[in-house]
Amino acid sequence: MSGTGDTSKRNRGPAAAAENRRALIQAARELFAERGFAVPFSAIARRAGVGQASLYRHFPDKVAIGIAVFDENLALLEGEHLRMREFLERIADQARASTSLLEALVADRSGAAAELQTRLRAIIGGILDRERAEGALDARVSVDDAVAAVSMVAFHVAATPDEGAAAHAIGLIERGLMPRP
Amino acid sequence: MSGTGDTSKRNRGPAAAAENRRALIQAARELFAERGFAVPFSAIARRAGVGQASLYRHFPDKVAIGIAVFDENLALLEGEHLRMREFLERIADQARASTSLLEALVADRSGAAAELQTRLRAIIGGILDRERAEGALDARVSVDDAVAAVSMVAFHVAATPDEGAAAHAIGLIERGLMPRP
Amino acid sequence: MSGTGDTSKRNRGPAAAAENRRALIQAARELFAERGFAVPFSAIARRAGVGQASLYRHFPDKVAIGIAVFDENLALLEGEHLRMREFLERIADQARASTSLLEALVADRSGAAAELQTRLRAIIGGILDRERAEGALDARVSVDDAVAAVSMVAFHVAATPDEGAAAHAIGLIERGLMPRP
Amino acid sequence: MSGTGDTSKRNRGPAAAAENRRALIQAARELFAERGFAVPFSAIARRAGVGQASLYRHFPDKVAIGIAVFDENLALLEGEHLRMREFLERIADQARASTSLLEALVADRSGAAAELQTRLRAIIGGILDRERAEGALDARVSVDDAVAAVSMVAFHVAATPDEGAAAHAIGLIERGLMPRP
DNA sequence: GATGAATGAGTCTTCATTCAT
DNA sequence: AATGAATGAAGACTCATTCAT
Repeated sequence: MSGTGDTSKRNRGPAAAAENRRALIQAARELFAERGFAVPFSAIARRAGVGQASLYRHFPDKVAIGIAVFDENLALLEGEHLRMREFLERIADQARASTSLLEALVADRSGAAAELQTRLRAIIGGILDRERAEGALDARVSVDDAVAAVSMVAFHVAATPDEGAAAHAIGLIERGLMPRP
Repeated sequence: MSGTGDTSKRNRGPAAAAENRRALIQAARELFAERGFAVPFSAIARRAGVGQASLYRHFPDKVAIGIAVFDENLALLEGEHLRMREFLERIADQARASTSLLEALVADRSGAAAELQTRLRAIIGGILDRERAEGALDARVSVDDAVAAVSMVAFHVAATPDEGAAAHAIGLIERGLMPRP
Repeated sequence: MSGTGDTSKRNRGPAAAAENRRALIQAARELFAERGFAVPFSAIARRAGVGQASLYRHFPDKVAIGIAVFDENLALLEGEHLRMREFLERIADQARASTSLLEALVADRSGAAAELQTRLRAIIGGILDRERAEGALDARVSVDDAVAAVSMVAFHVAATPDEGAAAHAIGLIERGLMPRP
Repeated sequence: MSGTGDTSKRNRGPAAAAENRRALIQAARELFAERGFAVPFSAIARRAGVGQASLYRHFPDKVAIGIAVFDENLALLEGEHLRMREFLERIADQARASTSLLEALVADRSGAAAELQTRLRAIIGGILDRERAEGALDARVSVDDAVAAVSMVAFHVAATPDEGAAAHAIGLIERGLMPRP
């Protein structure tokens, strides 16, 4: 104890705050992907190279940081004007990469997830508007339909290791099971 | 005290084995429904009124007993000759009732789940045959499609507390999103 | 791991239960005396040479084990037919030896302490009866008075390191502050 | 933003020191009363609206600030010329209001408490002188007796939730248990 | 001199798993 | 073959204390 040289993590003061937050989210993203949502919360602090208590200061629990990661994902989608199909593919990619975020969303009881749902809905609404204008979607498809479709694809892909699961599911969503009259 | 008659849970010989097994599965079904797949494994033994070690004798871990519960569910479906729509509704009911079984399936690494998949596939195959004969399904719908549909509905319902989620999802699966030509 | 010789604490089976309980109470008695009621709960298990979880099985928390120690103390007093003065001296001895038990009693919210109070009251009642028969106590002294006196002596002694605190306090209780008419 | 005027808690120079000290003591008083002596030290800073480090500058630890609160209490008693009975009642009131101060006194190892004891002793000495002059106290009652009486009443009241505990204990102290000859 | 975030050691608590009976 | 207590290794969470700004 009372060592001399001291290796790395001396208190860098409040300046580290923003940086720590970023490091924590990044660590969480990696760990959720590698080991699932069940990783010890403390592992995130360790991976981020941040003190246990700082983790708690920034995020009260695993769900909170899961939502933060998801939030970043969503931000990536918000800028772009994707088509429905592309959007579903992106969602599927994200779901495959971090299955556990969906668990975080489902587990959330804080209302933070609700805000994300709203943003997701807004993105989807925009897409629908554009597609409808082109007649690329059945006119009867509502935003609720599309949101449900996104959820179905995401959870299915997250649960199915199979490579082609996404394409398969997306195709199905587009076509439906009933015969064309 | 240490007489012969004995009260209740003293060693009742092999006869108890089958009975214990049933009690354990029932307890697991209840606890998964009530408290999710994260219930302590030991809680299942307690609820079943059975010793810890007996639980381990019958099931090596939580995934194993989860699969056993799912197996029972599947057996309930095998006898009946359901239509696709009814089948999806039944699956949705089961998913809503015990979300955690899906977690068990996803978590399984023992291959036990694979056998269940096969049986599920067989059931679905039978349904498809019957429906196709009547022209009630698009001829291009494969068994893989239908299996994917089942998965999508199940996971979506499990993740969505909303009451109408099942009906919505099933309707969507039937119609698809694309416009009818 | 999977060591050979193995040092000491192999699982000795349920036979160890009673023995463990006794060891835990003894360890608690020592540690409360040495380090106060604030000792880590886990230290008790360590000192007793008992697994963490066994401690929790026997006693849900520190208060519970504190009460168990106090219970033993009380049992020591129940057998004997002491005079009030001797009784107060014994109480003072116990309070000095394990100040923290009083903290446990005060902290208790489980009702277990209430039962101890009742027993304490019974002991005190018996003493009063005997002393009154001899005219050694003011006839107007009620059981409530005597219980309060015991409490006052105990807490005062527990809080006062001074050697003669007990004798002083007991004398005061006997005489009162007011002048004899 | 980083202008001159500044909003509220920016460095206000040494003037703030005294003010901070007062706010800290007040916060400590409240928190000890509300949550006991076990409140996190840092909670005091938070409640006072003061930085952690300022708390440490003023008081090295919880005991120190506890003693400061007690010191204020004592000052309230020093001005007045109370009778013994009134004094005991005031002490009982204070003990009931902030049980934890007694814990602080007991826990003190810094000698600060000793100074308070001295002051307390002086107050009590004054009271005794006045009462003795009137013959209201047994002539044999020493200052030590009275100090012990105060301690007994205070600790008993602090430990006993019961409403009438103080009156009961004070009465007992005045009368004693022994029969009047 | 004040601020408030960072640190990491220390506790509490629970759980999967084993074992004597 | 069943029972239920024992074990100890994790993991969650909090707190006293330090430090850059």
